[in-house]
Amino acid sequence: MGRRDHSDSSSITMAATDHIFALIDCNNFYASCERIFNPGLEKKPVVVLSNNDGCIISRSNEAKALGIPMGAPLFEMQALIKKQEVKVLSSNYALYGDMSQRVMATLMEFSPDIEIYSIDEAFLSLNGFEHKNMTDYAQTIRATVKQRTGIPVSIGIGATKTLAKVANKAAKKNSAWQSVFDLVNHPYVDEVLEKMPVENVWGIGRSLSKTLNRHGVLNALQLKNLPDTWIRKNMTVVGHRLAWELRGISCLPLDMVVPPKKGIMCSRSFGKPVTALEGLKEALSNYTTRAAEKLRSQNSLAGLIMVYITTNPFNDMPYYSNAVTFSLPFPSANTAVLIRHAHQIMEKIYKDGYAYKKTGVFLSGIVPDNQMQRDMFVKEPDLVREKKLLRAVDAINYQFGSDTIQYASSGMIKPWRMKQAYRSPRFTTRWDEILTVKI
DNA sequence: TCTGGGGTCCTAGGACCC
DNA sequence: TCTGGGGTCCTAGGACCC
Repeated sequence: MGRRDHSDSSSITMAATDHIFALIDCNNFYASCERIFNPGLEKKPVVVLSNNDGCIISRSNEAKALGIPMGAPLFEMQALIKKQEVKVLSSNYALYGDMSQRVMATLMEFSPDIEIYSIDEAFLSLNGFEHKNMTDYAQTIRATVKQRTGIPVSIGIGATKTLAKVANKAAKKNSAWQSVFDLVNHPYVDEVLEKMPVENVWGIGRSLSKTLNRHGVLNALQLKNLPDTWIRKNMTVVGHRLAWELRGISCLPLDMVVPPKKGIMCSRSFGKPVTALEGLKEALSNYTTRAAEKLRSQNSLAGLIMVYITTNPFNDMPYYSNAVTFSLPFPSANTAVLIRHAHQIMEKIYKDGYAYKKTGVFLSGIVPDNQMQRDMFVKEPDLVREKKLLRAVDAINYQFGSDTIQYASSGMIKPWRMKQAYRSPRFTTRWDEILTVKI
């Protein structure tokens, strides 16, 4: 997300001048959001689960201290959770999305140049603020976010985005720094890099760290000092950029405008397996509706639609998965059209006799909805009317809650719906679930 | 018997991120 | 019993063209 699209992918574009980047990162974001509305969670181990209550995807510091790993399946942790009285919550994305917007709105007051990198992270450019004490300024940002939203953040400052990431990790690690670390005005950058394991560097994943370790590269400083030729050969242009960033040469600019998505995915695991074609089509209708909404919200049309189904890959039942892509006669953002094609694909890939765990739809071949390719051999629908209708439906669903108006093929009972046994109320986005205070 | 080479476009798959 | 979802970028290799 948020990466620059280099026209020549094998080249490295360097920044002309010195930069100051700050990376602001919400601490244990989902767990922190839950705490704000439920003070009973304060100082207690808290974990938030993935969709369908499958894995642990956010942990409070207390939960981390108990040794609960990121991404652990819930059932593997049940004994520990019970013994240590860990508080467990299903994920509540309506709440997290809304809290994220509040945090980002606050950050924007501290610099006009901001890149919202993910739901819980943003880069700020602090160019032009050189006259200020960076650490003090960052502490002010931190205090303001905390006061307005209740969310604790950590801030790392560096000459490149990658160094700001390094600084952010350092800020979290050493409590003496009070969640702020400035690597621009730090005399011993190399010492900090030397203490950072290479697998913790932004952009170094499992595979690359294995290769690097094999060549004796264990920390970020060693990576920084590798010969360019070796890096280019073994780590492609991505690794090359990364090493330069560690050397303080900015190659990853701040992306302030959000480019439209090139692909839109919507998929969910089922609460319980689905065997019948009708159930799969019903779930698929719902997911296609969501995907089409996302498509319209960025004023795009999709030219390709892919549908896939899969059984559970983890158990030893007979496994089956399949996916088929279909090229639409002309690009569309019309939910009804997309559902019709999605269903046709589903009928093709469905095989009787399997217990399906998941289905999903992926829309790609994205084009802006105002410069659609005209195909003179295909009869076009009345696009203006269609757009008006869809906008009206979107507006109603936005105001009164999604699925206020829904397609009949989406079903009413939805027995396949994902598990959310521990979900907190949508405090900030639903009037009927707003927080009440008893006096 | 001899059997080119270079360019572009597209796709699948891998790797990474949060 | 129980294992998330949604993105981006890069490269290699095949198809196709001249």
